[in-house]
Amino acid sequence: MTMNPSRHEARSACALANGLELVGDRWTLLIIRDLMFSNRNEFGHLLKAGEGISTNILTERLERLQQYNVIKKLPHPTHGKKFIYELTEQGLALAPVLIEMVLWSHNNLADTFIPPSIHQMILDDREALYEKVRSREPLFILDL
Amino acid sequence: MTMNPSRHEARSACALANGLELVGDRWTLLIIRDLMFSNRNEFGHLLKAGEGISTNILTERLERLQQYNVIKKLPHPTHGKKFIYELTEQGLALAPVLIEMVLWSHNNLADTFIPPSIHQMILDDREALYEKVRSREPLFILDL
DNA sequence: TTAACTTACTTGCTTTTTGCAAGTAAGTTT
DNA sequence: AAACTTACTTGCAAAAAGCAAGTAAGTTAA
Repeated sequence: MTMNPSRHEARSACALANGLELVGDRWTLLIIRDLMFSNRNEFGHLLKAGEGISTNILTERLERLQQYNVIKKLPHPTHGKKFIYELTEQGLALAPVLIEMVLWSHNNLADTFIPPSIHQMILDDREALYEKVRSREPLFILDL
Repeated sequence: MTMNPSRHEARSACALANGLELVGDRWTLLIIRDLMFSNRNEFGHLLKAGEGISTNILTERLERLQQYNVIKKLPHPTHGKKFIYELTEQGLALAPVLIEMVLWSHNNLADTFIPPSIHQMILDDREALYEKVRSREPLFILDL
């Protein structure tokens, strides 16, 4: 089921404009990156991802991503106070957007980095990468 | 030549994070959309694109896009007070990002619209679309 | 040739969003 | 049972966005 719970009344029906209602800020795609490509899937993991997001902003973004049905918030299996965040099918479908943006940045911006294993996979076998994403297999594992 | 004149010191070397320094707001990709897919290439055209951008915001975004070498600002051939904005090679290279975002929005958000001719071209012959973009041929012409 | 209009801004201000730091209730760990 | 952790909430300051009016320089119309 599609939806777009906008911050405010949509000003335009343009597909791009509507998409930017959701992802047109600095943090949203970074959260999706972590959920999609790594084993970061808890609030604390996302908080410590390295870019310095604030707790109130993370809370707000996670809430909006749920409202857009891009992620799901699940109880932690063994820890009563923690939650697990997981991309929905809709969320997983953002993979090509992230991959293209990552590639553009790598090719066009200075001082920028892609983990070599991911870069190699993007170049060699894009479909295999998408398959890993679809099966929710982290592309790289972090010591969390 | 690559560059990333950040709003502030980059917090992370992540390719995605660096890219979002440039496009992680609501207006930047909409400006690029107009320059890439339509014959809107003047300040006034971009101002009236339909989403309600303010003049100070448009001015600021155009300036940043030039600093990032994504667009060029050229004197108007016949009108001494107007300028023509044009995507650079780097700017044109954002086409796959826009196309993937447009597709995702179309498939996953309600009340959203892609011009049918563009949608058809995306589905039928993505490479032909990219070729038109590279040769700076507007995908649709507006009565400006 | 001059008045009126257009263009791409700039300015000053208000509103909104972001971000900081501290606090909180509920669960976990020691 | 005390101390700590977790995911927030809160109050406030700073930054960004946005509004509306103004501006200098070029164009158009009379």
